Amino acid sequence: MDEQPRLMHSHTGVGMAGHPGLPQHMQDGTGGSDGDGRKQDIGDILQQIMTITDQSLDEAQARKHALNCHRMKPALFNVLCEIKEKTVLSIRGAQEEEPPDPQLMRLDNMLLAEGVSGPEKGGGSAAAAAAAAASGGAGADNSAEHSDYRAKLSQIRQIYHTELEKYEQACNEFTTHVMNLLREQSRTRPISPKEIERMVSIIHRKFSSIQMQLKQSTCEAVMILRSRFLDARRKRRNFNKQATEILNEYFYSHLSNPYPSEEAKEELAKKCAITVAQVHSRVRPPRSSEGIHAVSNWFGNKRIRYKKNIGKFQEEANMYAARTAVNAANASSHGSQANSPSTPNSAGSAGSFNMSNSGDLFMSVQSLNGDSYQGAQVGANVQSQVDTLRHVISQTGGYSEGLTANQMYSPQGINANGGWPDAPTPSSVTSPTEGPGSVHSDTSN
DNA sequence: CACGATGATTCTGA
DNA sequence: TCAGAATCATCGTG
Repeated sequence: MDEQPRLMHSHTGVGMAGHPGLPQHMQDGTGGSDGDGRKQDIGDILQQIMTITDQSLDEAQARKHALNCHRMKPALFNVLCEIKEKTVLSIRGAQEEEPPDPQLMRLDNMLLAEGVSGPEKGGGSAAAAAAAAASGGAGADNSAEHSDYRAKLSQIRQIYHTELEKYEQACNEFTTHVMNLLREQSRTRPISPKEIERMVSIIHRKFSSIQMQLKQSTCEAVMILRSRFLDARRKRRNFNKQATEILNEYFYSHLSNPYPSEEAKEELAKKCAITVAQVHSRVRPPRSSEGIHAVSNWFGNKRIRYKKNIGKFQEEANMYAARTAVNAANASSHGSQANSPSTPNSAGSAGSFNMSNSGDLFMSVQSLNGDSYQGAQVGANVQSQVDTLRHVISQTGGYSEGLTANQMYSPQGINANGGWPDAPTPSSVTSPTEGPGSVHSDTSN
């Protein structure tokens, strides 16, 4: 401010009162005692004010210049600066505190997490993908929902960014404008750079509070969108037919121990395209792979319902057992790995114990699946095996009786009263002999 | 709309 | 922590 050695007002008659056109008696406060005269004075003053207002810009500039060039200006300006600095310091000391607004931080975090404010593509699609993935069920039917969600999210995102940009632009413009004004004014009144700085920060604060409103409403919009989406997600969705078949085939081909290992579940989930699934589940390991939970749910339900009403599932059991056998037979007749992708059979690779609900014949068919079947001479009588198999299965009355009749294939110790082993250790059932991912390897016999 | 099927959730016991 | 059991809530069908 020292570089502004000019003064706005050169003498004690500061401001309006110092206007040269003002009547002198108003300046010295001895304006007489009669009311009429005073009214007249006021009228004069108003007139003067109007005159000033009407003055042309050039005239004002000239007047300003004259004042600036007054010989007393530098001294008085310095005094003014000193006084002001003291005042400003005290004010600034009181206002300097600027703790980061927790609410703003929360909003920022949320917008970032939802992919609204993050990097252009990644965040949004990631969040959308996660949400879509969480919508559960098998793939295609929720893709529309998914894209809808994505579209709306990106719409919100776009609006948000547009508005944000507008705000920032307006903020910058306004800041520039104010700074110019202040610089201009600093010729006639003491304005320190710090004061300008402070003013700028005040402006930014004001604008950021506006921004916060924008962020808040954006958050609300996202929340509404999300909750709608999640509501949809929470709705139960039946697995598609193929997924059910895959699960059923696994179930019936592992009837003695329908407890798929984690790996098997993962494999099944993958095959069934249950990439996601339900947020909550009966089994909730710390790992992700939500599809596993859905598979666990399915097997849990299936075991119970099967057990409760074996008769009802008899036909289904027969069908799947037969299908498994046919698949196995086909595989054997082709002597290669070509086989139904929907035969998550099991015990095969090890040729071990899991093929349960049938008798020896089933086992023999089973052996076709095994690694050792290659040399087996079975291709020719596949059909008869299947027929016999059907018969045997139908006689077993489901896994419980089948199990008792089939203990030689069930080293896990299936009990005879219709239950699976008392304390089956699911992973130990399939894993030791099959190893991770065995479902597939078996299937592809 | 009723009803069975079915996926998910909750509770309980081992 | 997992499985069984009961239950809830939704879906699909007639």
